[in-house]
Amino acid sequence: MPRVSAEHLAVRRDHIVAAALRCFARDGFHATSVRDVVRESGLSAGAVYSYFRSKDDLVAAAVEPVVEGLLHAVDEAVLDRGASPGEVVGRLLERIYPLVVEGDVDYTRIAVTAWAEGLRDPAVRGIAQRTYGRVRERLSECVAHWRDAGHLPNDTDPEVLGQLLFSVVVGFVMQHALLGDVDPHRYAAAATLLLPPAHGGADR
Amino acid sequence: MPRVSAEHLAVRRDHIVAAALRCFARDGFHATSVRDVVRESGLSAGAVYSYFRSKDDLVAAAVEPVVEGLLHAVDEAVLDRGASPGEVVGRLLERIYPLVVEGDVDYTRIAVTAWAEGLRDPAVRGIAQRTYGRVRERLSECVAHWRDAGHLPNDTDPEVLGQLLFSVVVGFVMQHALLGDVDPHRYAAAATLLLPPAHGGADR
Amino acid sequence: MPRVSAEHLAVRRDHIVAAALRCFARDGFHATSVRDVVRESGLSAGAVYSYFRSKDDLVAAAVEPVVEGLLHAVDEAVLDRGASPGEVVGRLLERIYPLVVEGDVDYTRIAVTAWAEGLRDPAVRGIAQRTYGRVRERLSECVAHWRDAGHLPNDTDPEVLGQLLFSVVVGFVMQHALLGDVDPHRYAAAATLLLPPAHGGADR
Amino acid sequence: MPRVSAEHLAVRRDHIVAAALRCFARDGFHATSVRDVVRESGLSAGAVYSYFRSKDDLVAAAVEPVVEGLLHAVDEAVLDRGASPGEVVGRLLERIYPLVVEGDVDYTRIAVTAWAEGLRDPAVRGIAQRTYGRVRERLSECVAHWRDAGHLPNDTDPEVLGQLLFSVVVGFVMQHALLGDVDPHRYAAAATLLLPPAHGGADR
DNA sequence: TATGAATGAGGGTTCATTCAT
DNA sequence: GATGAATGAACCCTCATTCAT
Repeated sequence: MPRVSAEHLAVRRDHIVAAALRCFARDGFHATSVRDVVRESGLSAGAVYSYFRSKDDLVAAAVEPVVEGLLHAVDEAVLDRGASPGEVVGRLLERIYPLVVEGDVDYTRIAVTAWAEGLRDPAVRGIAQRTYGRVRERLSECVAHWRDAGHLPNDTDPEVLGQLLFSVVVGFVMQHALLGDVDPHRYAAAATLLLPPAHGGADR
Repeated sequence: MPRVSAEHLAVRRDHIVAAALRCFARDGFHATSVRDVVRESGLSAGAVYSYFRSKDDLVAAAVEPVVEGLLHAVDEAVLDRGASPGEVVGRLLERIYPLVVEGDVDYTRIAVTAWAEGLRDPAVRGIAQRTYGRVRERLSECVAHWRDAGHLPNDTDPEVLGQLLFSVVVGFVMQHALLGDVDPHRYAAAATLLLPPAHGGADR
Repeated sequence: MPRVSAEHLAVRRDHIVAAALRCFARDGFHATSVRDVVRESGLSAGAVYSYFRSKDDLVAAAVEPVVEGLLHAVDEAVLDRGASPGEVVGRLLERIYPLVVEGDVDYTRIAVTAWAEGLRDPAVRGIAQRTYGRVRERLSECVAHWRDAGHLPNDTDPEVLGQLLFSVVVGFVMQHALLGDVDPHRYAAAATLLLPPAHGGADR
Repeated sequence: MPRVSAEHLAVRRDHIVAAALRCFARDGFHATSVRDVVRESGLSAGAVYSYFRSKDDLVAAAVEPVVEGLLHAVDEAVLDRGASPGEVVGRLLERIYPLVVEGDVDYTRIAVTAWAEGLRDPAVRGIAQRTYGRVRERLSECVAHWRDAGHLPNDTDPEVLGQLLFSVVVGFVMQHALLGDVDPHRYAAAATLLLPPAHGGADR
């Protein structure tokens, strides 16, 4: 089937990534064998290896869209500069939730496996550090604006609060994946109430 | 009548678990082979298998004390009923941090691997659900008290806020293990400020 | 009526063989994959397989010109019927050396790989047996002439001496390929001294 | 079957090496899979890998006794200092032949595969260079003695003649392995006649 | 009893070869 | 006709686990 279009190649690649994501979400990276992905994709081992140099490559390729999705979501959530940090986090959660559970793949499970993988695999850890670092930066900036708008004390530390707000997202992902009993909308609504406007505050 | 005392057996078992924890914190569950644990423990494969039926058993045994430690810490942190939920979480963080990084094992790494393992191993997931469920209950109770003390609106949902407060702990663990740049004391201090007492007192 | 001329086909074929020889000399037959040859030739897998039914075929095709070169060289070296067998071998060595190391391919390396391949591949073994058998025959004939000229005892066994003289060539090839420290000209000069004319001998 | 004696371990190791030698002599190193050796040994893959770290290790272990045997043989053949170099080579051939074809393994086939392997594998090449280098040294020394005894011209170059005499051995091995038609005793007898004593004695 | 040699299924990966395009 | 994507058997090696000693 040679001399196929570049589009066909991209489609095939995505097909394999999708199959891998199903496997990874089901069993995690380590407990998923390349054979499993091969079976799930309906292709052959050789075909998979012609698109990805190694299992690690496949893992990285599977992780990438997930983190990209998160980055994109946070960029959008942060656009409304007047919103409180809690509102931003709430919006972020609402925004990622459909992405996260859409279709047959629960991306929160992918994320949790990726965290564990990041403990050992420097490449995965690098992706995580870069991406999550950027998400926290956005949230910190948000906190800084909120402080500058007079809703937070002047000595507020945006960096730590960014970490704390990021934890709200991380905790949602972990609880959704592992405990499975978090209602996304109630959770997001609660997050929205964090760091509310100062009562007599500046935002009026 | 056993040749060796029950105490001796328990010591041996703990010795193996300790060796396993060192390996697991270093490499994660999957990348740690039973052989690694055998080597680390200085015992023989047969010895390890006489204390644990399988690797999964060993994993579960290693996970248990970690989550038990958390449970214990939350029980203590929650004792002061007058404290705000944020203060409870802050105290919880301060309390678990020494446990968490004490000695040669970083328990936040164990926790992250355990989460991933819980995605597929029902035993590990069971432990996680039970323990983390109880931690969240304590936090929810704390929220309920705080609400009943007039610091939160009457329609406050303690369950969701418990999940959110739990996220603050989860997020700390994950960021410490994977990103490695969270200052535990600043983070705990920031957490303390969550859900502050209502200014004039009750929710009027 | 073919689309491309037979000559064009032959050129293509030689092009592939040349590429294969470069790979084989570098890595040996087994460690060279068909893919390597495809890459080296700049053609496609299909193209290579349209000229050679299998990798074994390609190996045989690559071996053939090498041994043919040897056969040709011995035919020339043997022309001077008055020369001693040692002189013939010396001339043979001088003659094959430029062929052997000329260009980018060290044919002694090909030869050594081919010997090993001949242990299991009947086609290669056949080529080796036929060609080397003929080389030995020539050398044996040479010995017989030398004996008949009175330089060797009448009970001299030309066959065994042919094997022995052939060994001088084989040993040169092996030492050049594997040990890499034989000076071809000194070696050839030494070979020339083998089986010298009888002192008061018949050839005067 | 643990806690076995060191002797048992050595026996097992030798058993595996013997099985490997049978496979290697039959098919060469590359065409022999570890599976083949496992099958031939009657053990399991894991067992083989508990004695040898890798296939390369097994190859090295199989090559070692062969080259050791050659070294030992040359040391013995060289003992009689009054013998001509040809006699030494003849004796060397007679001495290695039984070793070489004894039992079910034709070691000349192992040697030829090892040569080919040495082209790529530096470890094997190292063994070859060291061993064959020493064999050639012995033969060169022999030539030097012979020259000093007056049987060769004073300007004789022992090094090159050592290479040439070594070729007689190499050529025998190659012809025996690949062409299979060399009579060892006739060949050795012919080798004995090389570099005969000067007729009237010394070179006066 | 405690040992650690042995097992063999399964791990990730590469290969010669084919055939739809 | 030439291409190169696809195949799937086989590659080397590691693993959790067992059981003869």
